Amino acid sequence: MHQPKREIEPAANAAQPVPSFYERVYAFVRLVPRGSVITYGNVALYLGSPMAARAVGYALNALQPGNDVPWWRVINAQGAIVYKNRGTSADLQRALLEREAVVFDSEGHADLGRFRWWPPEV
DNA sequence: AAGGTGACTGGCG
DNA sequence: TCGCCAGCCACCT
Repeated sequence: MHQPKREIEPAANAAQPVPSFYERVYAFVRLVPRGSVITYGNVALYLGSPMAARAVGYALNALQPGNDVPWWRVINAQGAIVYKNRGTSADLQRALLEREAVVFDSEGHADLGRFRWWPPEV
């Protein structure tokens, strides 16, 4: 009516700022249980933007060391760890997953049918 | 404010 | 099967 747009703009000192796409990615990834994996595409799907898989990877790339997000549980749709432009973090990712009993075959693929996690139904 | 970038994907040759 | 391409998105200059 008199207010065409009701922006949810957090005050500078707001206790709960509006979560950005990044924050929503992190919040979702925190739900993935130990020993399971999820794909970039699935994260995007559950965030309401099925085509934003790329942006999910972008978000994980922005994580700072010391975060509490289990980023290593996110792999690609082929069940493989993405090595492109990542230095040694990709090797670390594989090590962390194997430590959680996730198995990779000789071609570096994990069996999604076996390790993929799906969020509980609403 | 428009264009560039990238831890993605699915389709096609 | 494998590699290449264009499409798609959120962020950053």
